[in-house]
Amino acid sequence: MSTNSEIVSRRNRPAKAPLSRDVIVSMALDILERDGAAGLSLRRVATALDTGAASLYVYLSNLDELHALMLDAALAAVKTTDVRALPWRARLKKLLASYLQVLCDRQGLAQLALSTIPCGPNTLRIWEQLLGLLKEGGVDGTKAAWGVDLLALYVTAIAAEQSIRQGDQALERVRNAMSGISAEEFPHLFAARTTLLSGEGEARGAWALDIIIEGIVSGASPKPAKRRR
Amino acid sequence: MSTNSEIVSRRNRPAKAPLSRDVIVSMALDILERDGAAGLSLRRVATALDTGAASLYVYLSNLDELHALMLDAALAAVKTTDVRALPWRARLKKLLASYLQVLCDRQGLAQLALSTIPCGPNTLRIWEQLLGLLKEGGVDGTKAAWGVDLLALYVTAIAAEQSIRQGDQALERVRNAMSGISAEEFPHLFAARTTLLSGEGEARGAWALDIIIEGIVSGASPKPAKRRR
DNA sequence: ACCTGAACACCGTTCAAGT
DNA sequence: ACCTGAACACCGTTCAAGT
Repeated sequence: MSTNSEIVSRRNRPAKAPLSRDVIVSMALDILERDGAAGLSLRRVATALDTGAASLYVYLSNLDELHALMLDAALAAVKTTDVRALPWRARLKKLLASYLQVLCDRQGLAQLALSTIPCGPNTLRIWEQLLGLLKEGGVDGTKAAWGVDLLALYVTAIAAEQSIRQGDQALERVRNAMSGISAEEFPHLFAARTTLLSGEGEARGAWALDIIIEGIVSGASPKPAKRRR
Repeated sequence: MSTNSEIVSRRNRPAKAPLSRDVIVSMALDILERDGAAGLSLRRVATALDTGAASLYVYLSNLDELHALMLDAALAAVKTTDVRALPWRARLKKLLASYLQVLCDRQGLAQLALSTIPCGPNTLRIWEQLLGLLKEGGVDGTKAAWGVDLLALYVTAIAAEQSIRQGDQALERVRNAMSGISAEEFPHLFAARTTLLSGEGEARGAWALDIIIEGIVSGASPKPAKRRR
């Protein structure tokens, strides 16, 4: 509850800002933004805070925990549109679009999200919203729980894929492999090669989200039995 | 085409097996299987091959390339059921189930798949199969290309999630966070907490795949226009 | 052409010692 | 309680030198 960010009322600040979880996390996010996932390390965060790496272990138990804290802190930017005027489906799409946006905006954040299961306050808030929106749409129980999991997983996955697609030399390899395929050996692949390579990340992501949402709402329930009638 | 695996007909083998891309990749997969993703490194692979890390750079340009080669080599185990007797949808599900199985079976492989876009022969073969099966189901063009992408992405994501869920202390954190939530602040989350935590990975994955397949087959096309009638 | 040792510039984490 | 320097056990990659 108390976020430990009490004001240091000392007149003569010790020139070095006092350490805290929050300071470490936000500095780490700054570094991630500037240098990407490859440039993030405990040592660099420590150096940027003008201290040694060992000092961070007072506030963190390890690097994984820092990752989880960073992710949750970044997810504070996800907008939970409370506009009751819009129908639930539109609000659900807006929420997921914002979620995706946040993960894509900060360089390297998507990569982080893949290797961590976040469970901080912001993550919980998003999950709660998703569950509520699905319930408004008549989905609850196991279906809603699994649906939220599926939606969150997919948003993370698509963000990560797009972050890999841009930048690295990985795409160049794919392009090479695709241009080298023969029409006889891989007829379908050959025919689809242009479409497969076309980016259009945004439209693609929206299309896929629509399909998943529609499937959760109108698709079959997970457990066939379990009816109580 | 020629896989460079010519037989060394020397009578006196040099006691040290000659290096080659294949030898390096299969040793790396062995190490991944035994020690997991955290235990895999170029240096360890080199040591296991009784040489120095520098020697590997004759066959690999960097670690990323090794990852891509490992992934594609592992995907050789994906079974492409050619049984024409089964309807296309059943074959599609079997193929995806096998894909998922392979990624889940080898410890750490799923993690690998997330950070690499594979484009080796086995990957191409799977893509070709997927495209063919979707076409049998009446899906082609942009919808099929994006569909294959979505299916492959999702299989990878669910495999990775399950590999994170088991083992690490991440799950323990989630469990803690979930048990600490208040029914007033997060009513939906509180009601769903048991279902959300329940593993049941297999059933969950199958359910989600069904939804995605159904959505691709019967859902809207990506580009609204482009009809030729 | 292929392999090697040594070096370079990094990592995360621990621990005794300081304040 | 908090911070620190130094150490430990690792990384990927490069490069001059060997065969």
